[in-house]
Amino acid sequence: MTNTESKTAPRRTRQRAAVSTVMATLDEFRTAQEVHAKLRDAGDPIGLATVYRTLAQMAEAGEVDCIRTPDGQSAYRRCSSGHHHHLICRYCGRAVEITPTSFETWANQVAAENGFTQIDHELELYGRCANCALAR
Amino acid sequence: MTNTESKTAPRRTRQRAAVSTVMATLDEFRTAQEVHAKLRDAGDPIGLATVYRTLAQMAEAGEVDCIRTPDGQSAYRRCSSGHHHHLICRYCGRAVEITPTSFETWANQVAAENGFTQIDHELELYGRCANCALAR
DNA sequence: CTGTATGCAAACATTTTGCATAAGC
DNA sequence: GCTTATGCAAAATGTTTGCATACAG
Repeated sequence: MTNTESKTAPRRTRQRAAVSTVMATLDEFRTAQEVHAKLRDAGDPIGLATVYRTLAQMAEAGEVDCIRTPDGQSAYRRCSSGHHHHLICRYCGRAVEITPTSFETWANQVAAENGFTQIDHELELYGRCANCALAR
Repeated sequence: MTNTESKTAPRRTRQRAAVSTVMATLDEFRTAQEVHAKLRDAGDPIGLATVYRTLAQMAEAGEVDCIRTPDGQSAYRRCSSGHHHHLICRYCGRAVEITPTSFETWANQVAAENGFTQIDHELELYGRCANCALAR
């Protein structure tokens, strides 16, 4: 109360820890449903809604990345570090993490030219990966 | 049975023409729902399902590109268009149109490094415009 | 006339939300 | 004990599908 800006750290619960652990061990993007199934299989009872809520919060907190699979599901993967973007294959959905170096520079320059500050951006690249190029 | 590979051209219907026309005039990605609303507003009665079906077919035929929006909707845009991007003020919503020149180069280079072809991108810049910087 | 495209509504799949209960702090 | 997190199920979304009808070829 009183303070609109106060942010309390999420409570340490078994479920949250479980999701964190699973995400920490995964290198690939996984949907909320897959994470949920994995936890259930591991004998870790958890509600689907809780997985959704937890993953959304982790994404908000920048602990995991969130993309959309070609068939419209949300997929999450732990963040390697800092701010980055993805190069996504529109055929198989494979995503490559890319580090925007020159891009950040370009963005800031364009912003400055237009008198903008506090720049943030949303960027995704879509294309056809080498594998899918062969398949066709 | 005849030919498994035979593909009949879709019939010329008012609805299909309408969707085609709308897509031809748009430079930005639009969701099926937006396209549907736009047609309805233009006094062109069409069913939502038809819009979905038509856009899916157009995407299949390579007439439009399909991506997923961050909130999970399918968005379509006609292929290869001289599109542009926006620099959007998150306070007042003012949008400045920007032309990605060096950015395109950068994107293509990154893509090539990762073995990707047929590159397309989704980019929006958000910030605080000069006006809103003063106001605060 | 024959068969495909449409419209509507119901079916679907995924994600979100309301509310009572359990648990952290 | 006061509050937040959880679980369940219902609701909300966005999309697809079944089927009768309209219409292009």
